[in-house]
Amino acid sequence: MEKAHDVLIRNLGEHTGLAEEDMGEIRALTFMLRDFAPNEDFIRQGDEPEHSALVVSGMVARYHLLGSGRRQYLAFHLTGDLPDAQGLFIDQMDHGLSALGPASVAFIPHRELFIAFRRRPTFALAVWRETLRDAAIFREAITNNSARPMQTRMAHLFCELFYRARAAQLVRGNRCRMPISLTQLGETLGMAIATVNRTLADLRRSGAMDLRDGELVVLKWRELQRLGDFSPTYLHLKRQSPPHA
Amino acid sequence: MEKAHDVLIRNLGEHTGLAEEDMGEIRALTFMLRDFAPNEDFIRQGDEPEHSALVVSGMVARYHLLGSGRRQYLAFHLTGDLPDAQGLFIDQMDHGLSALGPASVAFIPHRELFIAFRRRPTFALAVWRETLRDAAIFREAITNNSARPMQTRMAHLFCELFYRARAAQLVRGNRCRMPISLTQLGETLGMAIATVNRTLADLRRSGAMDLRDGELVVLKWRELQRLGDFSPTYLHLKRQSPPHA
DNA sequence: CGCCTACTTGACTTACTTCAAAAACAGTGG
DNA sequence: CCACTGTTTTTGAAGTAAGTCAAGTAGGCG
Repeated sequence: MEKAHDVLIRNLGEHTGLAEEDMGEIRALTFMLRDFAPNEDFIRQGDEPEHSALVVSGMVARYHLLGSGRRQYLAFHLTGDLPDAQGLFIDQMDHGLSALGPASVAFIPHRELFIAFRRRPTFALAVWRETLRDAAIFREAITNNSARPMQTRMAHLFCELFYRARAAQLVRGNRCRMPISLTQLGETLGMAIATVNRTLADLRRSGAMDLRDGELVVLKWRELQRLGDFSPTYLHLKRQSPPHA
Repeated sequence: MEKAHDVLIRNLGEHTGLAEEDMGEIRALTFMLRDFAPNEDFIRQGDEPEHSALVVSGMVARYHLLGSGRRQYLAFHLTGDLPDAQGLFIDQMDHGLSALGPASVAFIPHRELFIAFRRRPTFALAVWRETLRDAAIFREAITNNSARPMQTRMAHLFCELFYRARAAQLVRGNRCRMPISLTQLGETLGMAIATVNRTLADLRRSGAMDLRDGELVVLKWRELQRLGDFSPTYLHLKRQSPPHA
């Protein structure tokens, strides 16, 4: 299946200029495709994976499990993302990965990746950059969850996801798939589920966005961006035109 | 000055086996040493640095500045850390760096690093790993600030800093330098300064630790670790004996 | 000594959590 | 097609932890 390789090339190309040779190297990689049901775990805290995952379709989440049993979501990943690239160099997983909605994920043997890195250092640098962008997103999440009021916090999350979805060409018109429950939203943003619901209701009432049937609809991008104190520089993507009004 | 190069070798050696050739390559790098006063900024949000910083002594902080003017600290760095390694591949800084107490920092030209990477790929991998460990620390901070109650949150931060200080051989007996104000603690943990003070008072009263005169004293490590729900696996350091009782 | 900053403490307020129950919805099997 | 079950969402009411505000103390420095 050619498409799986291309989503990776598209995503890395978002921040790194890839030569034809790099793309060839990527296309030669072995991809083992697997489909997952909503909320199915596929890498657990403590695992020592031998493969890197690539999101081919759907959404994938990374999360911590706490002593108290609470779950904390750390990041969400879209088509083209390598949600556990760090597994290449960090032996033991300090967090787990699961599918959010239904998702299909390609697994690439570390061994093959190392060989490809040796042959095409630019490819290695692209993946390195990818892990650095990841870290920038984590930093923003620290700030979001620590320093912003609830409404801003939630708006910011939706801004980020919508913006990234657009870059991944997953936005049609003004909407994209977003199969996330209120509980999960709470475990992402650090708020109680009742607050999640009320805050979301406020955002809907503002007319800037809606979240319904597992779909995010952005009605007034500029307004949502304002509400979320969102500025996309930290995503370090090639400039793209802002999402309409 | 030989010492500056050695702290980097020591730190990278904490997670990556370096060959003599790697060390030689590191020792050949140009280090421009600069001293900073407490709270002095040395890289700002928006900068496009041409050098990588290495903490030679003292503590260095990374922070976001928000639209509201609020400051959010993201991470603290100790002797041997490369607090802006990501600047090698991400052009524009999405956060700033400042000295916490008095600190001395070595600046290494990106150009030289790239050349060294080319010559000794293991060195590049060591730095890559370093950025990945960084990301693991960010992830933990998301969880800490989002999912843990105030007291646990604060205890966890001190556990992490003490543990890392020990790895960096900055702990003498049961204490290490920690030149951080209550305001900064609040801007790290996402709490109001009054709460910081009261929470810290609770921790002192527990007898597990103290913070005084810019020094962290750990009196009962196991107890502090319990209070902070702290488990050091996410730091991905070589196993070290736990800090005494 | 006096000024400035950092820390401490108290009283008040409020935003968020918790608890509880109802309503909407999705899936299953008759 | 509809009843039955379980899950997710919605709403309300009550309690509380943490924020805000304000004042006072202590420490560091010219």
